[in-house]
Amino acid sequence: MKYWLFKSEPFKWSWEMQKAKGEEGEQWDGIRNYLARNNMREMKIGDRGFFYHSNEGLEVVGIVEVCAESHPDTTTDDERWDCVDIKAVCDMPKPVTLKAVKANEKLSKMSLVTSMRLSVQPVTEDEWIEVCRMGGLDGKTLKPL
DNA sequence: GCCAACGTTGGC
DNA sequence: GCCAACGTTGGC
Repeated sequence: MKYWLFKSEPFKWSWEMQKAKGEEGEQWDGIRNYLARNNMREMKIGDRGFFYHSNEGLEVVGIVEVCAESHPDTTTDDERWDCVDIKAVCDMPKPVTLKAVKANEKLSKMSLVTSMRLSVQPVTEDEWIEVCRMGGLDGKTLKPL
């Protein structure tokens, strides 16, 4: 299983809106960046990701799961752009702020720090476990600590 | 609201 | 295929 991070501006698409979609999930559309798209093309059903609020909040607020692999983005006729569907899995008991991530030596190589503007990022297993721990979750079972 | 970082576009 | 101009993102 691989791990990812999805960024969204809460006033465009918030964690609350994502959760309201429930099991059905929602396509992660609107991505117009090749690197981000390529990351999505690598995703498999069951991969997990962080849901991060940018601009407002600046924190990881929840855990999502990929529920449909890469397919054409229905919001554009441009065939270059694909996207996956994701569904909400659970809240982060304690949201993990960008500040906290930056302050953590173990996360100094995380894309969130090094590639700040990339909207869909890969996360290593070590980073996944560490961020979950900071947020009060067991990264393997996703049960509260 | 500002501005730095960085991705994309388009002329050559 | 290079690179300057431009647009967008996102932290502050």
